[in-house]
Amino acid sequence: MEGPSLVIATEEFTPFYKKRISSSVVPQSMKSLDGKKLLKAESWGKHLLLFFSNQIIRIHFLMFGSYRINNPRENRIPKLQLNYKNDSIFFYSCAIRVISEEDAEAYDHSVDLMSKEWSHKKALKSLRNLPEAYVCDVLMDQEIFSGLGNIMKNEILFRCKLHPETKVGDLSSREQNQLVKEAKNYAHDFYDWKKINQLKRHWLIMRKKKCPVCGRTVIKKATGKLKRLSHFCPRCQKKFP
DNA sequence: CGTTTTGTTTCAGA
DNA sequence: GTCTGAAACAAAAC
Repeated sequence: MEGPSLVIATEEFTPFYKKRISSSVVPQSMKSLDGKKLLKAESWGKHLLLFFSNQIIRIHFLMFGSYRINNPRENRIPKLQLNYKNDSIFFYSCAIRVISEEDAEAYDHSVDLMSKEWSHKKALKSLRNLPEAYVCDVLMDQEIFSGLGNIMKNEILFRCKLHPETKVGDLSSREQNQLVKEAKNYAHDFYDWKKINQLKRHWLIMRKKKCPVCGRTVIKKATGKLKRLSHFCPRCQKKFP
């Protein structure tokens, strides 16, 4: 689950703020939530923070995690379940960790693509310090572009007409600038499309057979140090230099 | 129906 | 110290 989806999650939880949790199922690392309340939900990149009246937890959905409201998955045991008077929230296959208030306050929201504190300048500065890194790797760096995942990576590189294995140092300052700009733009487009359930239909290169611009066969290759799969057009996203 | 994949942490070994 | 690869986790979509 990528950053924008977590922002949507926090929005879906706001109706439950300050309501009494009648019963709960929690992992062993957590205190019981019976009779407690969710005070607020926040996100930082791919981290979902839930502030309860007796503890703060961090949820990471990894690749396969999910949550449901009033619609449990059949034959699946939730890691976390919150039962309200008339509603229930379920969390599946996610990593849950209890964190301290200091931990929660230590998040730097200026690197979170979805935050209003997002700093274009700071990201640009980080890029300039990594001239030897591949663009496909820096985009996935959660300390620079927190919330950015593999789908966003591929779509952003296509928009910027960049080959995934281009080195950051080989980009002009205009190209570096555009990369940072599109990272933020795409995150917000992702959010808008996901909200109306039209994310996939807006993919231009991700899991496509042909390039929508020139019709060439899309290349699928595990790229960079991270070896995550990249989808790219060999003509429109030519290797540089 | 077998493979792939919206991801990260941990640990052994180089 | 620092890097790399593999394992572990886990399940829907293709």
